[in-house]
Amino acid sequence: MNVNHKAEHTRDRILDEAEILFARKGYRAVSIREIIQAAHCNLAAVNYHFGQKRNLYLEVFRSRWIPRAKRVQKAFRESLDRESSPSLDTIVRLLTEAFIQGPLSEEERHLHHQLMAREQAEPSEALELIAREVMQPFFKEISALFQQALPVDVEEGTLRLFLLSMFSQILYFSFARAAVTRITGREYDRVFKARLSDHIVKFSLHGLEAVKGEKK
Amino acid sequence: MNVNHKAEHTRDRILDEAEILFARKGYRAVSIREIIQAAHCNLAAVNYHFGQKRNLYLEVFRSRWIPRAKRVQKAFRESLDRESSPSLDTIVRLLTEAFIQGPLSEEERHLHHQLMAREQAEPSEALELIAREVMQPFFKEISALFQQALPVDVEEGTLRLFLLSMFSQILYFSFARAAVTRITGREYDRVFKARLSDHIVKFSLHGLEAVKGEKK
DNA sequence: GTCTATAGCAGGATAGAC
DNA sequence: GTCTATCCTGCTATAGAC
Repeated sequence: MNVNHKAEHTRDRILDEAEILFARKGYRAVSIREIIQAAHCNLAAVNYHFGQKRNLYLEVFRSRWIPRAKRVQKAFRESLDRESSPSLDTIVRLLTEAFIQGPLSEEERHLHHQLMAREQAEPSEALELIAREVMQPFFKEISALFQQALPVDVEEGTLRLFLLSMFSQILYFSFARAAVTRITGREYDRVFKARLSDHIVKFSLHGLEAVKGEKK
Repeated sequence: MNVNHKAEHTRDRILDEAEILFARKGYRAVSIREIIQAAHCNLAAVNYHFGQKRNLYLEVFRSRWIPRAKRVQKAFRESLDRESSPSLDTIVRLLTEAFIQGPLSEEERHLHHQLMAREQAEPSEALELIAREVMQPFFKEISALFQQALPVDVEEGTLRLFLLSMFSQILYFSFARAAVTRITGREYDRVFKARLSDHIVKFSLHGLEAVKGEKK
């Protein structure tokens, strides 16, 4: 994946390659041997740096996944700051764009969402970690943002469900590419991805109308 | 899981327990030894009946997953037939209800969606199978149904994306329970599940407005 | 900090008795 | 059709040289 392996430390190469493999195949399906082969280092190096396989997995989340998630959040905040007085529509659009275009490269984003989907489907200590450090604070923040921008007072639970529906689409169209391609007959090229982004924004914006209709 | 193990044949018990375990932990994470322990039979029985582990996995989809999916579809069709001239709203509602209430028991549905989510996240021959036998025909069918009921001519691709957005929510709220609970603070009790169903229908119905706005 | 070598165990699969 | 016993591969983890 990374061209200049020699420049990095072994520890970093292991983390990079481990993340790619864990995302693609899941924790159990990836052997340490597979990782060290990709990272061009020795079997013992993993145990030297991380003690055991499980810690390597958690460290991937601590030192790779969480910082990346924070970059996405930051990009969203910055794009929002550029608007003078953002409408609800703008908030939804910028939020979607941060997550499906945003600051990440195509591969990074796919990897990121794959890991996320895996942890949500089969929660482990890693979900514990990212829920506490990333998801809960961010949901709190954007939930407040929506409350502020909404013309009516909406019950917090209703708003949360709306946000989850938004994210479920973002996540789904990212992790279930193969199935989406089968159903739509479309490859994930530039044109289709733009269309997807557009679709999610539109669908969510209309969904927001349902929320507005539910006053507290 | 099943109370009356003795009544079934070993082959069936293996399939039942294998499905539960594959859904919960994924193919690789489940050992044959684990399955036979749950099925109260011998190690060699698996290889006798299915040749190898991989075939057992595929057979779970062939003889358990696909028939179950068809039961859900059938339930949807029957509930639709009970309506004299179903509106779009009714179609969306019945579709959602078939998938998140429908004919399956709570455990069965969870299991079903977990397996589905796993295959969509990490496609194998099993996705090949269920795409061909279940997903594609069903999408074709309901797509035609929507086209018929829509007041305007909508482009097929737009409609497919709408349907995928609907299903992404159904799937997400089913497989990502732990994360949803963390974000909403709600357990999946009777009240919350009714609310979820209601939410998905409302959200999707509003999303449908976005589709209507996009004439061909 | 990185390596080789190896312990120790769990996994899939098979042979052959009943 | 179901069992016990066993093979063999591939895994995690560690010991100890450099």
